[in-house]
Amino acid sequence: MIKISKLTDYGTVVLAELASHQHALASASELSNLSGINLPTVSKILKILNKANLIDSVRGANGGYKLLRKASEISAADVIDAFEGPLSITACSSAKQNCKHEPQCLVGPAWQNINASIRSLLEDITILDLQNNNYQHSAVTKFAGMPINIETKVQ
Amino acid sequence: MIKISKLTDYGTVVLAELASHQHALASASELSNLSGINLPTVSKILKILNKANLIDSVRGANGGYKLLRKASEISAADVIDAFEGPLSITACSSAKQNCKHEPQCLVGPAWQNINASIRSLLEDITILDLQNNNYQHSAVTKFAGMPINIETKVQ
DNA sequence: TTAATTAGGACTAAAATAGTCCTAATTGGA
DNA sequence: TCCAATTAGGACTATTTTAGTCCTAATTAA
Repeated sequence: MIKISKLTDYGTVVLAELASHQHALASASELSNLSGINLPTVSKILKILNKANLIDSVRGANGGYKLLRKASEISAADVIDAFEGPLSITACSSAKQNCKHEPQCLVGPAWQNINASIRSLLEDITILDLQNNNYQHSAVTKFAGMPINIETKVQ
Repeated sequence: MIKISKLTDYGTVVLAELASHQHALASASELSNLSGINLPTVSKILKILNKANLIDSVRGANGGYKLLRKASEISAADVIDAFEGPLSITACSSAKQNCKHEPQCLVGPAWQNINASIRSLLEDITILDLQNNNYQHSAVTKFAGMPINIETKVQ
């Protein structure tokens, strides 16, 4: 599977919860209750989101977290960057890296274009879209708009 | 990082090598030499590709492997399926699965559409494209066709 | 001053991945 | 017929990544 990590997934959930809180602060424990994710884990997630400048924090009693941008201005790519570092589909897509197979590798450079495509797709999806489940990318029209479950395609 | 595994990456490399062999059989050790990947690993990769019906094998002396389909008819999605099972960007995108957070999850269903988009993108890319490095998806036009290195965008 | 809260990071446990190796089956050729 | 070359299958180990928890310090409202 090409997959995002559980933490990234939780991250979008927490952001969505924060979005529905509007401008009010929400504490880690509130968010834990709302999302059903254990407190220590929510706490870790919030720290990561904060470090990535997606949310703002206030310490002390009555402290908590709130979004720094509107839900419509936070993309799936932003969240993935926060949790997983630079979005890249294959290890050897980085120019910096010295893969020992590089001189004889037939396919390396092409992955970069694929990365760019996937990234641009993920940049078009916002937390608001995820929340409303109204994301509909042009590529999906191939499936006539039918919400397909990938898992069923492969046995 | 959203990433494919090393093995999947190697898989495309090996397929590309096989493609340039045309109809002749290539043994695991030949492919190891050509690709620079260690023999036991190439061997493992070939078994996986064979099981997934992407290549054909002949046992015994002078045995080896060859493509079952043309390089232009094997997609990146096929290869990913072979190595990583059903392509799915997030753990909870499967209908079968019972995520304990499901009842309160705000974002789950939307990932399915994203999965479908990424999949359709990867279905359009073939081993031939990877080999020629001539893949150019519509989404990439956003970057004016400039081959960008994702890694440089995030520090 | 105290209670509630976030910050930072260390740590452990669990899971996934990569890589190697062994034995069996198959087949062409000497 | 036997040997060498080859794939098949799977077990195994080591490594890396990821998830999850916990502790201590800093901050702030009441």
